[in-house]
Amino acid sequence: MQYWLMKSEPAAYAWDEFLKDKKTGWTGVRNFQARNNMQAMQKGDRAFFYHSNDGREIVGIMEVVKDYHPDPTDATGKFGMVAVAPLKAFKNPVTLAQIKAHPQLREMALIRQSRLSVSPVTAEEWKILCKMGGV
DNA sequence: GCCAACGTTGGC
DNA sequence: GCCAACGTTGGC
Repeated sequence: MQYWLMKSEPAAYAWDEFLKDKKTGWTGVRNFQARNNMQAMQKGDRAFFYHSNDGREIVGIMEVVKDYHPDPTDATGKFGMVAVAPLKAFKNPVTLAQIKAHPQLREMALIRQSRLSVSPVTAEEWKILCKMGGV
């Protein structure tokens, strides 16, 4: 199993909305690196849901429920999407500041490439973050 | 194939 | 609201 982190601006799509939907298609990615990461995802992989811009914190865990497939909102046909479902909310959301302050998390792709909206997370990082999140 | 101009993301 | 980082576009 592999681990990931996916960003969403809460103004565009927030965790609460996601909980209500029970499942969502991760549309709108228009960056090749982010796309490649989604292509590498497999059903059953886990991903953090991160609120970018407004919030700047990891708020919960989701599961990949459908492998990479075409994104109907992309007219060029170059980009695809995965489908994800909420798994568990963090008891204590983990803020970007906390992540930056943690010596073992400082090297995360999230930190090194702040603009990348879909990034890999190592098993070790995953474990630490779950603990910090209280799950 | 290089690089300047431009647009977007996202932290502060 | 500003700006740094960085991806993309298009002229040459």
